[in-house]
Amino acid sequence: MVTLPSSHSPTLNPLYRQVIGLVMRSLESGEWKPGEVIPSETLLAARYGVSQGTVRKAIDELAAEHLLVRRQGKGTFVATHADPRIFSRFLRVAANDGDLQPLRSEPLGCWRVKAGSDICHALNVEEGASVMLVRRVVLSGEMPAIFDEVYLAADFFADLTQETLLAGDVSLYGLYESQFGVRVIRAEERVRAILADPVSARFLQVAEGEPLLLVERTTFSYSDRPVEFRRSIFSTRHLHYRNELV
Amino acid sequence: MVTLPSSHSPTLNPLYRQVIGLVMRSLESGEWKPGEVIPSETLLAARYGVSQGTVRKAIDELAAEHLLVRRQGKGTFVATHADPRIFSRFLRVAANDGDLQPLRSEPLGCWRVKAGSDICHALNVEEGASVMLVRRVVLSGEMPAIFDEVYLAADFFADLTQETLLAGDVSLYGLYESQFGVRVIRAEERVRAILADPVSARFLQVAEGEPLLLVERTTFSYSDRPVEFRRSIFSTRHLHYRNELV
DNA sequence: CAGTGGTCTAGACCACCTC
DNA sequence: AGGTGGTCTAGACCACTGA
Repeated sequence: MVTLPSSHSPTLNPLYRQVIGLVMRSLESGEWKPGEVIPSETLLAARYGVSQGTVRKAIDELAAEHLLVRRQGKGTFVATHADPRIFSRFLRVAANDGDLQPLRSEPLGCWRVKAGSDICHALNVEEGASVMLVRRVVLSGEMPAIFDEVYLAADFFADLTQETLLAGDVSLYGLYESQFGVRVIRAEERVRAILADPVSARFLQVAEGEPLLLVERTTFSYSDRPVEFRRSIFSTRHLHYRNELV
Repeated sequence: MVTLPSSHSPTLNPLYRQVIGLVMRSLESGEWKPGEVIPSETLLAARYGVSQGTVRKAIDELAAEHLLVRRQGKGTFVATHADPRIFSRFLRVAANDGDLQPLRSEPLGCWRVKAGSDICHALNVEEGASVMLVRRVVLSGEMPAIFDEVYLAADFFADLTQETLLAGDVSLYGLYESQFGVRVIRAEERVRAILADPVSARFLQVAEGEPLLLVERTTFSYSDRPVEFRRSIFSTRHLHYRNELV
């Protein structure tokens, strides 16, 4: 470890915080990839020159943030969006009557476009930069349920094509991981009420002027790097946006 | 402790889980009230017959759920809605331009009413039971921002009056604690888009037919006991509903 | 069976707060 | 000075997994 354990040195940062930093570095660098096991607590303790209990506390925090997943008897794993539990944590849509029909993604297109200033700002790229735009409809059963416009920083996702999207799942984040090596860890959402314009009305098969929910989401990877800006629009006739406060 | 520590007995529940249960019981019974200090870790360890480290782990979990708050050098406290940090955790409204004007609550009335079946179901009272209904407008600066209808189980809140509400804060939860001994710990929200009807249009000073956000919230106390059902309606012209996903 | 995470303990020292 | 929570360690044993 960088800092001496206890006797001297006024412990600028707790040891376990430093361990968290080192583990994060290995996650960011791709030394341990999504879905893989990381070394055991004993090994990490030896590697970092701290006690096993200190490593445990560090991993506890990272597991609480859902960056790692512990599995007793097997080891500690890097969280992955291939895991359906993580998918459902990022899906805030629920059916009004309780049972959500299975969702299926239907990509409508994928283009390289010049982004507006709001999107450039959200993605932290310079004004007027070109970005990838993906449009899709999410079907619930056979009915169109959600109309999505997804913007991605072009330097990371330049070779994204509609074919790639067709192969992918409802969640795009598994795709980002497997095809582009980008791991989504966090998102911010802003929800508003709007009236259906001609475009969204057509894709959602609702009347113009119908009230719709607009969910704007900015998605982040490690080090708060923005990955995606997304506008999702849906009618709340059959669905709603759910949230838990604690 | 009920279960023997380790050598025999196949440890049905971990000790620290049992400690969590015991601490929760003291919270529910009101032995330790919101804002008060609870006994030190050392004292609790002696009281429960476990090591200080085990008490620490139990308190760690309860602090993570925001039921307790630790303050180094001072002690561990029962969380309270008098604390503004907790208030902001339960307020998901933010200004579109970033700075939210100070909020002020203006109660419109307080009645005892027969609740519809949806509200009875949410509050877990029998069909047709009478409940308290509070109507209020929340002002942001000088403008009406949010129109609220709050339903409360009448057996707990029977002697609620408009005068009591006038004395209270923007957050009703501090009032529930201090006046009715009910501590809110959790809420579920369902968000939908609607069109302004005559009533909400008048209170929010918007045109009829304007798209509005409807936030339905069910609030719970200890043991998942429902406390409150609330409908909040606001225009997203200047405000939005914010959320963080992790 | 060996290896992993999960629990529990005991003891040391640090950092902060109050008197 | 004496109390509180915060960090760190070392060691023991339990519970689960897979070869």
